[in-house]
Amino acid sequence: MLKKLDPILHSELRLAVMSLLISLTKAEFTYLKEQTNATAGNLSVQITKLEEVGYITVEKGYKGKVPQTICTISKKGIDAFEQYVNDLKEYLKM
Amino acid sequence: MLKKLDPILHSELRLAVMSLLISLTKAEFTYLKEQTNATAGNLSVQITKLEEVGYITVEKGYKGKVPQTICTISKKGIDAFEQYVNDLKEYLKM
DNA sequence: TAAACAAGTTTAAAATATAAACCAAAATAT
DNA sequence: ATATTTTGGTTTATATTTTAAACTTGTTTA
Repeated sequence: MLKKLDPILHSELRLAVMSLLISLTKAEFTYLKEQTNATAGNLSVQITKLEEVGYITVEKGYKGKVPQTICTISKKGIDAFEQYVNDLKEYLKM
Repeated sequence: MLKKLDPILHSELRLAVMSLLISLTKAEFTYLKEQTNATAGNLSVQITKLEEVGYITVEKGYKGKVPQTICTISKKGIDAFEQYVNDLKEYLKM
């Protein structure tokens, strides 16, 4: 029987962010925005959701004088991503 | 760069239906309902969407005296499913 | 010092998913 | 015979989610 997919990860933009962070561990907001082609508003909302469930941590600081937001994937986030991949494999017949 | 995922397939219930139909080619409404644990209302709506975009065809008839709805996957549906799987692989790092 | 720009956040609108309520016909119980 | 329940769905109203437009705060440039 097909498992229920994690609704936090089953969202195109949040999955894209997590996919990037799986490889990089951490990335700036602006980099994620470039790579995903998302609007800043949409990205901001989705990053907040990922943070709320503990899949990433978010540090706000400064790079010189300009604000900088850095996102880092957590153990919980890595585990959730892997679980999601496994669950999806059954849907995709892999 | 990550490709945009087909929004028709990037829906848990529609993906589950398509996953079943990829293996079986055709299936009854009641069977799909059992296998997905969906409510009839939700399943009805999602089947209609899959039909509207031409990923499945829907035949309504009778099995003896009781109504029977049979869903059949189309070539377009098979192609779309395969494309979706390929696009997702990049998100999932496969 | 005014205008444009960068890095985000907040909010309101649009789209989507979901289930509750409904319908028609058949089977079952009274 | 006639209520009552069950089966196989559809329609519609609500809840949730996504998305982008509008806004904020501070910075650089003209």
